[in-house]
Amino acid sequence: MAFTFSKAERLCSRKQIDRLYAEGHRFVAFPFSVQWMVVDTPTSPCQVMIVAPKRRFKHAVDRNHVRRLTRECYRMRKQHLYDLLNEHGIGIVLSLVYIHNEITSFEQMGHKMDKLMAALEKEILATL
RNA sequence: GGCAGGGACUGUUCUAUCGCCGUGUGCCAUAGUGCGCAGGGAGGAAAGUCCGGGCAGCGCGAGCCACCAUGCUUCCUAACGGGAAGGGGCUGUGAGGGCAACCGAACGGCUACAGACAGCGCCGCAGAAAGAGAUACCGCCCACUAUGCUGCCUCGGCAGCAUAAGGCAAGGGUGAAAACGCGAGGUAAGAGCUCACGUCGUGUCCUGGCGACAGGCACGGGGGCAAGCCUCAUGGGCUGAAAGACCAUGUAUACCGGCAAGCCGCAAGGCAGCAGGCAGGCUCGCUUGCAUUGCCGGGGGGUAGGUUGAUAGAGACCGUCGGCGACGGCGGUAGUAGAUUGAUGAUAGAACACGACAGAACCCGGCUUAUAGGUCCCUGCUUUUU
RNA sequence: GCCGAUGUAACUCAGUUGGUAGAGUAGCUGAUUUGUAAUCAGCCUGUCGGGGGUUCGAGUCCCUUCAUCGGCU
Repeated sequence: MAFTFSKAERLCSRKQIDRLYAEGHRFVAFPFSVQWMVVDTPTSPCQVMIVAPKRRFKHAVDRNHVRRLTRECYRMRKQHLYDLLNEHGIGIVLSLVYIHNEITSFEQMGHKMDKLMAALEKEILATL
């Protein structure tokens, strides 16, 4: 059981980001807009990027807060997704865009993240 | 004591667990985005990007025009449109002086405050007139010229009243502003027409002050607006770290460098043309180079990376000396965030005032704006006590 | 991070040298029509994004602030 969140688990390549937004599968699990796609040469089972739009949160402090909350929720719940991906021997890239206009609490976001993970795993299994 | 406003300082703390980014160090191992250990990790505004610099690139330097900015003085500063001290102006209370106009001690507040005697322009409506020593609506005056009436009367004049031409700008009226204000003289009535005082401006003048300026003396007659054009003085080249430098991978052709080819001369060199030429235009000087082709050499563009720029600085704190102060000199102390899709978080517990405004991205100095609570100071109002 | 532009009526926009803020669309009332649309006549709507300053007077000039939009790898 690893709760780490190292550089390899984050999506940094500009090229991959452009490809993800051009070709990735997209669905909404409120308060997030999720976009994901399967990649050939993964550095990690899943590379994720978290987005807090400037349009919805004017202050940098609020954007940082939303991003950190999201990251913590994802970090505590990612293991089940990793097991699934390793089982099928694939890797994905993933983008989480926060599309709510208000900041939610850590507890509420945890519930939302559970639902998001369930929906994501269901979609992955459906495409296989 | 309470309330409101303003200014200065401060800007939650501790423990555990799971994570993130650098630094040092040890182990495995000769590799790695590995595992340990130690220690560090957002602000007073990190913000707005409004100014000033450092730094880097663009062949260089000088000058003129254009453009932009600033604008009382002296000082501080690397520099500034910032700051300190001072001067002037406006203004509130207003001792007191003066017939009045007005001046004005003392205590406050505000102040982008060069030039309106270089020139141009504007001043709607209203008003006669908005800047030409112009003009006259109501009004004032009959001294001079003329006429009418009445009275006196030596029958030619005199006096009174009114009017025309004419004189005047005191008063009224308009307006934000009306051609200096006020008192006296003067006059037919009046007017800086004359005088005193006041106000404003000017001066190769005198005194004091580094200076802005103040106080005298002499002269003048004058509306306001320069955050309208403008004049004067001073300063400014432009572009910004997404600037720029380097490395590895890697290969078609752009690109760059060297050599050869205008004229004169044995040569040194000179002449002519073209181009680059502080990024708005022009001039001068210096400097570099030559269209095209051939040969030789280098390695650019594009793609995706890494290193650097890049964190020790006009720095902070303490003491002391100088200065009214901004600030400066000397001595000492501790030790410093550095990411690059972008690190400081989450959970649980404890304390209290129950945590405001708010998150570094090359670095500094200011300004402006936001700010809960706490401490101190100032101002106003109110209440209680003496 | 850097640079630039724009805020005026419910909407889209004008507003030269500072001098009573306008146009079109929309809305409302009336006329016309059996009724509606179209047409005609009339009416309504502004803290000129906010605050301060210059001026007798500011949408316009100056300072500051807020919001929105765009460009640069």
